[in-house]
Amino acid sequence: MQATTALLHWYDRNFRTLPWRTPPNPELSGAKPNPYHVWLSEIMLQQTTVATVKTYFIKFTDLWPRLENLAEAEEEEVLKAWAGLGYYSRARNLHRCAKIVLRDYNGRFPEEEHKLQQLPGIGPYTAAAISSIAFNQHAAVVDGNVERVISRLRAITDRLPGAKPVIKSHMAALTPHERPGDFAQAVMDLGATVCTPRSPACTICPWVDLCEGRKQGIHESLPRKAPKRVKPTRKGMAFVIAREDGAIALRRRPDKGLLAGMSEPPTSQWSEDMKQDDLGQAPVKADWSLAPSTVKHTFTHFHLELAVWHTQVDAAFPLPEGYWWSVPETLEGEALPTVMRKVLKTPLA
DNA sequence: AAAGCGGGGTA
DNA sequence: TACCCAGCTTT
Repeated sequence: MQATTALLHWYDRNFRTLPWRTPPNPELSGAKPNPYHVWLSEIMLQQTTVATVKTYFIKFTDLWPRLENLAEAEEEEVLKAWAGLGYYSRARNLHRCAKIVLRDYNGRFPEEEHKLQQLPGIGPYTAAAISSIAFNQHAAVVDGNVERVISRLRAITDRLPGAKPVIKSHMAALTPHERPGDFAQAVMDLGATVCTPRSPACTICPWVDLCEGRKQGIHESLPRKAPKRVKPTRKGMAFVIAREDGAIALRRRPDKGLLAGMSEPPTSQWSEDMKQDDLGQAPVKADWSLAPSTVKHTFTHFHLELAVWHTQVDAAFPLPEGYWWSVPETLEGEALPTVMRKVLKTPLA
């Protein structure tokens, strides 16, 4: 197929080196992809940009060079290393997946898409990506970039997510049996660097003459998506208990729900009609002061505003069950999500 | 089928 | 500052 060949040539010329990638065309270079690296990077790249993932990927492979090492780590250590990347269920599923692959598959990932998709944290996209990139299997890889590129190339005007099966069948028809992994990465790279959501660089696109969306002048409006809902704003209070030596009192969040299993300074309930000066919500009796600024943070489905209250206590102060002191030297390495790091960075006066 | 789940990049 | 982007699991 002409479109396929043209894009593979574009990929060979525009290949971007990344820590988890092997050079294009495995049959020519002889370099074999590392399935552990491919899997780890693909999990990290879910909803997350390449630039952000790079440092975390290096940190993880440095801490746990092989899947076996990751499988034998404590979940707490994995959550600490993941802190700041977001969507923390990914870290828990990553760890569960490593244990299952070690136990059930002798530490080697299965090559087939349908077997990969049975593993925790691996859905339709990631199963196809690992199967094609790590094992050279013919799988149709569809992520957000592919949805955009293919819907423009074929002028698919049906709304997402309904149009997904049609996009997948077009991608399957375009995917070659020779270099399926390189082709999948080529379409995703094209979407990331040329066929961008806004102001696509059509003049340098290897598919410009084939692009049905551009011929019809509708490419920039594709893909069409379901309208998004407005995010409500929830309010709450965060409580920073500081000891004389600078240690901060932390606790662990519940194992289910938002920021599951992560650490935090204690907070009140978060709700739209929350009063931010009701110290009855404080975890301990103390002499509380209000910080001059509030912390603002946006999650997937709501905005959050936290009033920050703080108090200074002496070394003998008794903490509630389950709390612990984190001294300044250990604070950085705690499993603190970004919103809680914002709380701890808030000027107190 | 719809809702829940974070963080970073860009205009 | 406001808006945009993106895959898996649970309900």
